[in-house]
Amino acid sequence: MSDTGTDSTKEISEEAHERSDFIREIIKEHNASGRFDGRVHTRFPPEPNGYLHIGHAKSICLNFGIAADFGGKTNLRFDDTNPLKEEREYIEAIKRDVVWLGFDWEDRLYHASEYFDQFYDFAVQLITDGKAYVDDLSAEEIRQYRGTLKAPGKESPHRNRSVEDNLDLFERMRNGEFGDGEKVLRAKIDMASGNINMRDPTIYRIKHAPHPHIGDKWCIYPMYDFAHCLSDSLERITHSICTLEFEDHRPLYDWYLDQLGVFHSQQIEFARLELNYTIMSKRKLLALVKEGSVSGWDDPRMPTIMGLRRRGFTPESIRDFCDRIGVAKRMDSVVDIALLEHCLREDLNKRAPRVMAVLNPVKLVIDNYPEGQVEEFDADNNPEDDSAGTRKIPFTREVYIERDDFMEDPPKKFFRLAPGREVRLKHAYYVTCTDVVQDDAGEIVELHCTYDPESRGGGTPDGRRVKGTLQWVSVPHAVDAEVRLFDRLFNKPDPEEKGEDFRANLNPESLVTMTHCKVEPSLANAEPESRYQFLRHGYFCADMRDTKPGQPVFNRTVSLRDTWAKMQKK
RNA sequence: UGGGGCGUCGUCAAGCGGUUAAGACACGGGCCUUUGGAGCCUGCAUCCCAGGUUCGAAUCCUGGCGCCCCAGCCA
Repeated sequence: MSDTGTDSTKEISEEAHERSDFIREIIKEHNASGRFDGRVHTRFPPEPNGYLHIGHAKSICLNFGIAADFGGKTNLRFDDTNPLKEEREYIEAIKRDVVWLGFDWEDRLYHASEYFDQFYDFAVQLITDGKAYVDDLSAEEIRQYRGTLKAPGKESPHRNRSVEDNLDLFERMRNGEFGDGEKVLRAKIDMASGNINMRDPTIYRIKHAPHPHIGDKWCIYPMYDFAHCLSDSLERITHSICTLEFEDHRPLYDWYLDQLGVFHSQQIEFARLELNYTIMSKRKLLALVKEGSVSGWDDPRMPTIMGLRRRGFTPESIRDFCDRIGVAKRMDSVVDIALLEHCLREDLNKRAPRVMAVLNPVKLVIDNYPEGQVEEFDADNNPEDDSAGTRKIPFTREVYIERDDFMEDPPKKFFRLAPGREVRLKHAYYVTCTDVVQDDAGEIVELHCTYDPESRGGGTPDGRRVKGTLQWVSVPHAVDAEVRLFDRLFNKPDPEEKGEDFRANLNPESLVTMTHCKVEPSLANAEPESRYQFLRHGYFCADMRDTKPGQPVFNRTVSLRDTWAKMQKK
């Protein structure tokens, strides 16, 4: 087998992997036609009203990734036009998540709220041009006047106020002369449009509320459609990438920019990410938090960036996942979470140091091993990476092994320990089970075996093979640990299948806490967020909040693929 | 005839008139293995339907069918 083959193969495949999707195609066309003079400038525009989730990661990777591909730039812009829903706390959390994911907006951090003066002027311009008017109708009346999906709306009685009156009224709105909801500024477009967004959409509404970013300077706030296109324009964004629900808003996006005669960004819509076995709606995730179904936004079962991080995901694996799912316009597509898990395992396999941990211990006594003797074995830290080196692990007469690794009456394909059966203790010796000690209830309390001194290091001169290899931890050296086994949050691919309430499909076994697990001594002071592969179990991450020196707490990030478990299911 | 969008393997997704219809995940078979991990080999779609254009169509045209989004002073 050639050791040099892998590297060159990898280089070739990485070069061959040139992303192509309909958005990049559009950009190439723009570059060819010179529409933006070859410039590519994107933005990631979160509203600071909640935490980022894996769906946002797709958008972040797309926006930053496209800019990087075309030698362009990406802005981070907070779309903070609704002070009632937004909080400062979210701003910092979002920034932290974007950085953690590995992206850099450099000096281009913006807030839509910092453009409010300019937005106001643009609104005045619209009024002056006779393209916007102040309406006195109530929210309810406006809704009624809007018509329905199939029937056209009707014009507001205030639609044809004079420019002077509109200007005066709008200024008075700004000055706080009216209460919330008393008046709005509306665009004068077409109440009969088939596109409801064009039926005289609201531009400004009155909200006597301080803004988390700019304080109490304003009591009128612009709507998304007005603010977003103009923010893009002011920042000279070339490609304004958003999700499919905004496709219907594009005519309005274009209308504002055209009427105002300002720089015209191109809005492009793509399908947001949906994943099976989870939910992505901020509102529903919030419900899980509030109802105590999870411990918080950073619960390791949450699809939030902070949840994934705490679970032990690497930013690299998330970026890889976002690359692999592609970008398209099929709104009802659902990505298999198995792909996310695959990306994770692939990344962790290459970099996570291997350690031995016994989650559900049973004591194994090696009767012919000298009492009080301690041997140290060299263990490779990562068979996938020689540079990871080795470490010493202590071995003694008594070790813990996994309870599941012994069966008194094993089925045919069980390769592990059983009476009279010989297995290898990883890195150490071959042992043969000689006795089983049970308590009155029949519970196994201790196993006995003999070892073969010739098999030191895990192989024998006679070359005989054993079918099973078990991980173990020396009893006197074992460190107690708490281990949290996480599984999918929901037990159905679609938690809302046939209109069911997602709460009904929560997986009751999504968290199983194991205490008194035994881990090797090197893990006693595991650094928060450090990741490991627990041999034969899976990938684990020291909990960033709860792990303490000498009292480690580990989260299972993802289990190893388990073909044995798969065979058992058959 | 409200408006908009989408229909290619179980899933995501390439394909842009001539390809054996990419690739990945999942799944199946085998090899290998001091992790039943990893790795390696291998199997796995004729493109929503029906007509039409063409020497030739997943790709073009026509007509159906299906699914999704939109009636916040939310984003």
